[in-house]
Amino acid sequence: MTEASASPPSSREKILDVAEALFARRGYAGVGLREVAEEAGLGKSSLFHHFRSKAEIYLAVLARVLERVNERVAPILASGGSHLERLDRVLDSLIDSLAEHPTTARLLLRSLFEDDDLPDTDDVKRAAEEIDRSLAAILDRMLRLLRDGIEAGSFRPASARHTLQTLIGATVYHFASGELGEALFGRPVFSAETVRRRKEEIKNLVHSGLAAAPVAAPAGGRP
Amino acid sequence: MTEASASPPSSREKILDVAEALFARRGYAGVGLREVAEEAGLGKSSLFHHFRSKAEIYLAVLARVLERVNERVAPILASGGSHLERLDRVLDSLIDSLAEHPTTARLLLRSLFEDDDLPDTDDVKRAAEEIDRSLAAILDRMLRLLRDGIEAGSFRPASARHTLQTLIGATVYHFASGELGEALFGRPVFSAETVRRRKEEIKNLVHSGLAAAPVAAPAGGRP
DNA sequence: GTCTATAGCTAGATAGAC
DNA sequence: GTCTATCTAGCTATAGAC
Repeated sequence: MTEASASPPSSREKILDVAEALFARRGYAGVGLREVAEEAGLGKSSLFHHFRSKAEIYLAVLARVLERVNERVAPILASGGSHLERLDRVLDSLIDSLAEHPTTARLLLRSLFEDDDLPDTDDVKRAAEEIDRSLAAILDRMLRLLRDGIEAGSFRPASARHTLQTLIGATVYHFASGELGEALFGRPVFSAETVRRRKEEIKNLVHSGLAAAPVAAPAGGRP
Repeated sequence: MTEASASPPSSREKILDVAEALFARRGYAGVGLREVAEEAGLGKSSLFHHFRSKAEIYLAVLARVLERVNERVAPILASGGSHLERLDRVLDSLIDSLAEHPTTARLLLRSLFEDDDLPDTDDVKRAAEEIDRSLAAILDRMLRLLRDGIEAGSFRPASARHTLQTLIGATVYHFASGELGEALFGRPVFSAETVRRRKEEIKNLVHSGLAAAPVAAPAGGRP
């Protein structure tokens, strides 16, 4: 769980890598262990030496993904600066984290949908709750930033919860949009240029909204 | 396809209703036709009298969902009023349409992910392209509204594409967030109160952003 | 238009040799 | 720790009686 190893990937890690890619592409039910084993260069039965069940593999993948995101975002949430500065940096780091591993956004979104697929054993329920807690911790810290900012008057009075939902949608959905996003931008949403622009656009929207500055202002003219 | 019938549901409609609920909950690969047949009150083989394959059922469900959304949103996109007014009304109608059928948001999001699951026959590819066109038509009209508004100076200079992605995320993701959304708001995201508030919050964010109005700033200072 | 029966396959998981 | 062999159960889809 805690090793930041640089050693050659263990079978366990190899399995998780392969499973992560497949689960992101086709979801829990859409992936067969035969395929996982093949791409990992193992026999199907060998998977069961490292994990007790398919569900355990899936949950291990999810836990790893969440930890990756948390590693990036948590230090920023705990850092200093004004509320708006911190929010900007959180958005940047979240976007970086979603852009770096193209599987992340899809897995996170899918995890919201796919609870029903998992078997109802105690092991699985415990692991799933662990993941829920991990996700809730991240979201709680983001909520607190929003609430604090609103209370301090740095942010407009707004529902912190709704704002959080909007920010999740603006980041996670965007990087999960795959072919649709690619069709829209004419290049993958993970391309450096699109990622850079995404950060800019989200921050602009968060800062100023979409409506043009109220006219009387002489400074805010059109390009 | 075109009948707005009030007659008792045909077997075909019954199948689509049941399949829509199941596909939304567990995705294409996660649903078996046995379960669809059972809940529709039919034998499994009877499904194949109405549809040629599982994929055809799935695509018929998707097409129906898209048509439902389009029915609501298209007239508004074609209506008059300022760009900002039209955008507000489009968001309202999109949210109404997502709130009315709790399956819609999940099916739409899933449809972005689940291309890979479908078999590669010509029939399926044609039906899938038809759905892509239908979705692209809606998005194109929204893109045009954004572009026109930007060009006319009604909206702040921004990337129409990125803004569209943000709006999709803010609406579709929100109503697909299920248990997470419910945990966040303390009630289902489909509850009347949450829906009403969602419209308000999104429109506020779109109008003004999140940052507090620059205090006593002598008009026009760049945020 | 619905049914029973079944074909042909793949799934997740286990047993036990090496 | 990996393998082959196998189990049971599920799947999509078809054939053909009623």
